[in-house]
Amino acid sequence: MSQFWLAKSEASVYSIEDLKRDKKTLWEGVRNYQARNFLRDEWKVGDKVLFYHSNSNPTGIAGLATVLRVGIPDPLQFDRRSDYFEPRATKDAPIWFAPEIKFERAFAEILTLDQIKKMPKLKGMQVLKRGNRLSVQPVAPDEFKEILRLV
DNA sequence: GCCAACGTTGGC
DNA sequence: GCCAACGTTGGC
Repeated sequence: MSQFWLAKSEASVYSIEDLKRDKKTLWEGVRNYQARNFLRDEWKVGDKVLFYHSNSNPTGIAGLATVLRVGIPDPLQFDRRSDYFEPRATKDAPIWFAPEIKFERAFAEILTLDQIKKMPKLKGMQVLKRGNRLSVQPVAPDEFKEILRLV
């Protein structure tokens, strides 16, 4: 039974269109422990990932991806020149992880934050919670179903 | 650009 | 371990 997630990306940095072009990508650069724990411990091959555009116009859910591969250490933590370099990490004891996801679909129109707020069935979504900055969030099966119904 | 929320860092 | 200072996220 696959699980459902929402993952945020700034559209100007990496958008659903970029994923469409690349077909697949490593979900790298996550540097928050709570989000890391989801990526490392909870994401399973076959899980569905709602691709959320943050800091964009409009902001909202832009498409859908599937988890292809898990347990991959984020390569950027070993790259001295990267902003995401992690001096404490070693190959034997990586700290950050980057699952590989594959493009599934880009929604014809972004399901905007405003629209999400208006849907009674989506009221409980974490992404609506005030001050929530977590870039990887679990999504309930009912919420996922409702979102796919709307796009 | 502002600012609320909140995670991280580091002095003690 | 506490907590103030600081940095980052992200909606607006």
